[in-house]
This record gives sequence, C-alpha cells and structure tokens, in this order.
Amino acid sequence: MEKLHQIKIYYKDIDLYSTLTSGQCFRAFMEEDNSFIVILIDRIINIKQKKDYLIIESNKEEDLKEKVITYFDLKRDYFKINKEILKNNPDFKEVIDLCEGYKILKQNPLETSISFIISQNNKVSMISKSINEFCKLFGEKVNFKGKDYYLFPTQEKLTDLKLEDLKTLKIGYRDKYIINFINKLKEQPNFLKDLKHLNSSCALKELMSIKGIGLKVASCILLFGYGKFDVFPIDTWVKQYIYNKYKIVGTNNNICSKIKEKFPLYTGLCIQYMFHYNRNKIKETSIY
DNA sequence: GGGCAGGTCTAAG
DNA sequence: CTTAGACCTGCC
Repeated sequence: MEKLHQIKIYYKDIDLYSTLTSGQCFRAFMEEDNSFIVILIDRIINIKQKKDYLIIESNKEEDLKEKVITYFDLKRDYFKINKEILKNNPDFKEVIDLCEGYKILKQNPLETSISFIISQNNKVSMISKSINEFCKLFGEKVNFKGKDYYLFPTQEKLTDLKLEDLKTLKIGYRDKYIINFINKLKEQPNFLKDLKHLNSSCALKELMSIKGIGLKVASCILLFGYGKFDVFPIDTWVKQYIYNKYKIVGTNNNICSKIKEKFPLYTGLCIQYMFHYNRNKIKETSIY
C-alpha cells in the first residue's frame, strides 16, 4: 500500500465541477463527496474544495503542488482576462458570469491528442469509455485509496501499437487515425515537444498534416494540451451558440475568422465559455 | 429503426 | 476552393 500525500492550496476561485466535466478532459470522476479523482499525467489525485482551500491527496509527492497549479492553470489571472474580454463585448456578461471559476486545463499533449482524435463525431460517454479502455490496455496501473487506476500510456509504450490492438476500443474508423498519429511520433519522436515552440498557425498546420486530425481536433490539442489561447475549437455546440446569438453561418473557416474579429483577445477561452454556456442552457431548458 | 454524437476524408463540381 | 456523403459504434 502506497503512502498517501496530502497538500492544501489556498485558492477559491475555481469551479471544479464545470472545469472537469465540460469535455476538456475525459478522465475525471466525481466521487460521492463531490470531490474529484483526476488522472493527473503521472499520478492520481483526489481534489476537493473546502472553504478557500483546495485539498489534494495523491499517491505521488514529487512536485505535487506545482503539478496541480499547472494542470488547473491557477497562476493565470482569469478575473483580469474576463474584464478585458468584457471591454470588447459587454453583451458577453451573461456568459462570463455563468463561467466564473472555469479554467482551461493544461493536460498531457499525448493524451490530449489521442483523446480528441477519438472524440470526433462521437459521444462523450463513449469517448471516456474508449480512453479508459486504451489506458487499461497500455498504461501503468496505479493503486490509489484501494482502487486501481491506469495512467495514460507513455509515447515509448505506444510506438509498437498495431491497428488490431485497437479493435476492442470501439472507436470505429478512428483507429487508423490513431495509428497515423503514432506513426508520425515514430518518425519524429520530438514532434509533440517541438509543437510547444511553434506559433499557433504553424502548430495547427503540423497537426493537420496528419490524416485524421482536422481543424477542430488540432485546435483542441493546442488549447487543452499546450495552453495556446489563440486557437479555438468550433464544434456543433459553439456553432449553435454563434448562430443563435450573432446569426453567423458558413464554413468553419468562415466562422473562425468572424469570431476572431468579434473576440480578438483570448478567443479560445471565449469559445470554451460559449461551449460551456450553451451546453448548460440546453440542459436547463431540456424537458428530459 | 433512423438519427445523432465536441469531425474528417474523399470525390466531384 | 467549396460541398455533399460516407463513416464505426452504441444509445435513445
């Protein structure tokens, strides 16, 4: 039985629920006490809010505080950013208010890439199942508070992956896209590391040169895996919001350039706010 | 059973 | 350069 490490971080301005359950990450589990289990790259954590503190338990002590701060983007001043966004778009206030405490997670680029390749034209529940199965097959098992969890596999572990290894994942035609991606990593082992240093439009181009990664998935990878706030994933929810609010239609490229004009600062964050807002509105007004 | 889900590829104009 | 259609799969 591994020793349990606990830390406390003074931080109150985060909404763990909306941050962890709005489709940025697919492997956060809510516990009965409203805390969350998060597979935080190389460790498992349990995180909960208690008054003005975040209470975190983990199986691994090393750099725990730093890892949590980075993952949940706690150093960024979202109040200041929100104010700047509002200055350009006062009518965005209702959205901003609903998204108070919502953070852009900084996840593992490898996990983000594969997760969002799987996510295309797929359901969130299915995406989670497939990714968990993927980790179970190829990732390291970690016992945490009496339960087994699986880390996301390392790049080295994935280099020998074959198409037929993916058959049990129920990811359908996306299996060959994963293999394309892994082949790219085999050719260029530093591919993911190098993306960090590219500007967003170059990084998008690099990612989209891989068959199976389009504009939407590439944008998700850069926003959620690299914290590049100047890319913005346009999906069905966001499209719907933009249509309802601004009557903007057209191809994704079209929508992208128009929304960039309207929200020149932190466009990626704005889009994510819209996504979260619209999903919540739909849920609220749903008769089911 | 048809439609749909945080899209992308392909082929055809 | 733009745009239908097809596409795995499970769940309603």
